[in-house]
Amino acid sequence: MLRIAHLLEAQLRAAMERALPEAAQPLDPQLAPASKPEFGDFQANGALPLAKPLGQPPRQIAQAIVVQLKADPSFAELCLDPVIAGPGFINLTLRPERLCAEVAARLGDPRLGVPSVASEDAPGQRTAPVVVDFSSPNIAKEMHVGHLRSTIIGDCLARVLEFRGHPVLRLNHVGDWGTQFGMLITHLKQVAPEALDTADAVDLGDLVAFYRQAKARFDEDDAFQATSREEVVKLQGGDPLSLKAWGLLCEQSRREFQTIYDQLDITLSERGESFYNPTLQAVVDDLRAAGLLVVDDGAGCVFLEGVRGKDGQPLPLIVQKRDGGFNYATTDLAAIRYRFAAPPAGDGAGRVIYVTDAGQASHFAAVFQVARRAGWIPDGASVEHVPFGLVQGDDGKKLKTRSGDTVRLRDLLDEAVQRAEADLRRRLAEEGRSEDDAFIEQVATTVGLAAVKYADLSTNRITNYQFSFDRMLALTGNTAPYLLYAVVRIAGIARKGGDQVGATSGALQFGEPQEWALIRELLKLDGVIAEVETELLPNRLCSYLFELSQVFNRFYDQVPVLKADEPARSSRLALCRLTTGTLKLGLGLLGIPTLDRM
RNA sequence: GGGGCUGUAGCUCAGCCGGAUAGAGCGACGGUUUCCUAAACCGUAGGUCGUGGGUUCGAGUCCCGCCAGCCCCGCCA
Repeated sequence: MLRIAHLLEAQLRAAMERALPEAAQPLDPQLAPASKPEFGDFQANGALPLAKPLGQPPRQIAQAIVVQLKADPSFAELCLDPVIAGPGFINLTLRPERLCAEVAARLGDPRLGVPSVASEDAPGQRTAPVVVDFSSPNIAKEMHVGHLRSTIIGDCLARVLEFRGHPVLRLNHVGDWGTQFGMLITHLKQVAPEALDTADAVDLGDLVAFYRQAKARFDEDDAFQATSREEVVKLQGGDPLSLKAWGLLCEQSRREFQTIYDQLDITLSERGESFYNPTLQAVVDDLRAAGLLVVDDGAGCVFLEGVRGKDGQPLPLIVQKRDGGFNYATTDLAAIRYRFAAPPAGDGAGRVIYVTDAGQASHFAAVFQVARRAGWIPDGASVEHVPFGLVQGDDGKKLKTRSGDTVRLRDLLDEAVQRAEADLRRRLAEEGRSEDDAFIEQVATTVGLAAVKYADLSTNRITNYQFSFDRMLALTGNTAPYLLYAVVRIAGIARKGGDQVGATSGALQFGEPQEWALIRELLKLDGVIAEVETELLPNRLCSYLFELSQVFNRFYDQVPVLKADEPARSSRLALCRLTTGTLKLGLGLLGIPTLDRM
């Protein structure tokens, strides 16, 4: 429907120019989707703001525009007669045959009418890659609920961008470098030296415990702190023993992370902080050469523009610590520099997206500002922080286990699947159905993981997100099970209707309002995807899929498909096919696979 | 102290470039099954959009003040 909207907008603008030659340019028709179904498909609000400058009543202006519109034969081909409503809105309704033609076109299009950038503006020309930086757990720690949102949201955004045809670099900026390793290695040397030269000498759970101990010592023991800092310097300087220990720890964590990514069907390229180590000094040197670096109290700083502290002094971004070491700001700057730099010395990215919690907003704002002033962000390129809120429990506080620990991601996912299985078994017993264990496991896994992903993606990411197994696994409402069930219903029709569902029928013919409602919903897909691509808000896609499921369920409930006579039967089957295609595509972009039965 | 985010129905949340009478879902209440999976559908009730100003033909949306909650603010990420 985007293509039609663009056509209409051009027609409207031309009509306005003809109707109102005395009006100031440029004229904006203010074309928008109709706010209610009874208003048609689109509304143009452009007459309203012209009332005052032109000194005419807005309805009169609208009338003049409508006269010109109706004189345009290409408009008349597209729409029924426009209707002026309210204070001066122009309501537009597409001709049914145009809607049918759109449906027919999509039935034969594997992309369902969503264009790919590869075929859009510059055919043949390679578009610059988009970097999506997400997940980013820390080595020697387990993935916990804090990584959930970044991982799920980042994967979804990457999928949408990939589907739109962008080359996407899914980068896992793991915490595999820096002070924490100094602490951990120093501590292990004293309490479990075998962990530093033997693979898997201690398991990850122990490593996590050691990490906690190391952190505690670091915070209160000055001598330990000093040794740890020396250890970091040795590591960053390439000391073989330190490097070996570091490699073992990383490998062990990596395998642990991978089981979670496999479970969630998430692809990531690991490129941790350590990758940028060789370029950190150059980053600082470049900043110095650019005249941005100021040594203050022994630390290398870049003072920020527009950010002031208590006493009105500019706040610094510290890029080199007093002891000569580098910190996360240095690494983040090195990453930006590399990602935008031309290949082979960089990624040549045109857009870089950071999916991290909202608490890091000021950090990224500072880093982006410094990178910009250093000239590392090319003209036309964009760097965006995609923030998200905290995961909270039912009590509205940060999600914790009953004993007050952070929730491990694997435990959380397992519990979702277990609850889905228990619910399924209960339902099967109630309905007297019997299914084998393989089916039950398959359904429970799909439903459980889908519920976790969908619950996260379906709320606006900026606000905090209240985690609730009961709500996300509910069979009704805006949940994954509700959407999956719509797909299952269509699969049921396909089973009963044989290969009819797959066949493209002849002329499509529709008459029922439920059919038209479904068609209008189906045709919104391309616009929704375009919106997610620019706004980076997966919940827009979720809302769309939920509304589509609702409209479909109404259709399913009120309009017979298999029992209908031709040509209604074939036309309705075609709608079912397009609906299931749209739902599967949309859910797929959320990282959610579908089922034929549940 | 400075900065950021949030505040919309009992609960969880949408609300796009400022547009028509502010929307869903859950929960509550009432209905629907000879029929493609009722994990569904239909209906009713429920609102001072935190608050006070301002801009505008028009404000949940933009600007300013205030209140509340959360988060960040020199060598952790």
